[in-house]
Amino acid sequence: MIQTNYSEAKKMLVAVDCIVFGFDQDRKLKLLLVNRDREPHKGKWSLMGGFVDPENETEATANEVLRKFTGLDEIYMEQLRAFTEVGRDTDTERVISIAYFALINIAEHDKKISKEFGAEWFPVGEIPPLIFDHDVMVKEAKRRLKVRAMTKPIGFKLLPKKFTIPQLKSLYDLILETDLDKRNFSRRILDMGVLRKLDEKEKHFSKKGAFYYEFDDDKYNELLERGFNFVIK
Amino acid sequence: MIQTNYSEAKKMLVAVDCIVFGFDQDRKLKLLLVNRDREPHKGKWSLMGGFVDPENETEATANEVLRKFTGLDEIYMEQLRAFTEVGRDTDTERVISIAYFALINIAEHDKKISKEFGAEWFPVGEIPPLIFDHDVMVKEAKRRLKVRAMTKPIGFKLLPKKFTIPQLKSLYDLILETDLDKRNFSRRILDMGVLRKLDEKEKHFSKKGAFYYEFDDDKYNELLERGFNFVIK
DNA sequence: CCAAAAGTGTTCATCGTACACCCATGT
DNA sequence: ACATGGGTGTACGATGAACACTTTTGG
Repeated sequence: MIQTNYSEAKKMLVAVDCIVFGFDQDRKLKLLLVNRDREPHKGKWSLMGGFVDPENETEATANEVLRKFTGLDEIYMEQLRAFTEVGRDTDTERVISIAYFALINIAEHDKKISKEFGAEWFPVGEIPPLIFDHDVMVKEAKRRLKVRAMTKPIGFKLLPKKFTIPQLKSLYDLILETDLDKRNFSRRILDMGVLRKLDEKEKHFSKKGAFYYEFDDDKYNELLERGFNFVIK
Repeated sequence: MIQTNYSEAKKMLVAVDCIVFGFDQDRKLKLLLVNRDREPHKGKWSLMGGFVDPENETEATANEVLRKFTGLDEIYMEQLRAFTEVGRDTDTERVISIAYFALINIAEHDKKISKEFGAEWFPVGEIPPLIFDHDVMVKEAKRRLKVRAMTKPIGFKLLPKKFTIPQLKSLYDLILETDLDKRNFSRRILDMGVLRKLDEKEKHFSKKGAFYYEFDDDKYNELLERGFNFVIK
């Protein structure tokens, strides 16, 4: 029988967990994990998370979690979904978790990541076993990232303000798990007209150097209003 | 400060709400709402929902809610997301709600819908104001339905086993809020090879009558394995 | 016989895809 | 000088979009 009565309904714990993606200087797509400093599963790898206080917003809680482990504010974040299975957490407590997936730009912020909490970047292909249902969360987050990257310009959230086309292509290859044709890729992205070319070149990764570009938010929003759709595949 | 301690974390109420879509004999896309029989907001329209007991799965709870109001089991359902805003429910209690969106086939099951609970179908264009944040849920569910309908054959969940092409096109027009070209539409869908044509005709809606078709799950799954993608736009 | 909905093909433009060579430079 | 990654153009096939007339039959 369904309970619809406030006074008779029973409460439970609510947590948030954050699936944090980053993109390297070495052009690797990575996931940020923490080494648990408490039981249960002390010493194992896990997503970063924490309990939601009834007085706080879940988004605010997720943001706090991110700040605690990365020192960063204003990170791109969206809710994945609620993970609710009975017994997904400890055996003794019912804990539902609301998973958020977040994109951060390692290049500009790497320094800030709090080593003190055992946070560490893992290439998405080399993720260790995680506690609870965190592997499911990661799997779903990877799928979501793929879908989003194909239809919204969120790839740029993972890149520094200035980036090169080859860098962007590597990122898309990793997210989409393909190997796009570089000629077709750069034509498509440049033809959209949402990138601004700079005079400056990136000279660390290659000898010839590659031109820097910036994402042009104003142009993008202008195009959006005219019914433009960002699509990469 | 983030709470990571089980014994110090505070609990809250967790509910489910169901956004139920149906498709009429009259080719109208509809939403199933209930008239609240209790405070707060007694007498107003709302999604159907209920509290989750810590011992029950949220999916099971959502299924029970659906059974209670429709008499139906085995309904297509997927989680939309968690709605968590502080104050989204009553002022006094923190209640987070996990929203599920469900597709049911009115044609075959209409009789079963429990009138006794005040459940009623509303055309998606004529939805009354809803309590709490239920309108947001509906809005997001409509968007989700659109996305899903474009890329997965879930439209068929809304139709009886036997349906006609014009019926299917009406459904897609309503979901996608377009007016597709009927020649292009039927070619696209028939060329996929996932519909089985029957000898029988539907004779109520038009004088000429339209041939019935059935969705061929086996064929669809076979195609899926060969890398086929269902796409309608 | 007429109104209302079903059914059916072709053409054209666009877009996606495949593909290979030269360039710049640090070592 | 050579190795490494950056940059660029073309041709072809596939796909999507536009478009109008005939058929059936209940009333």
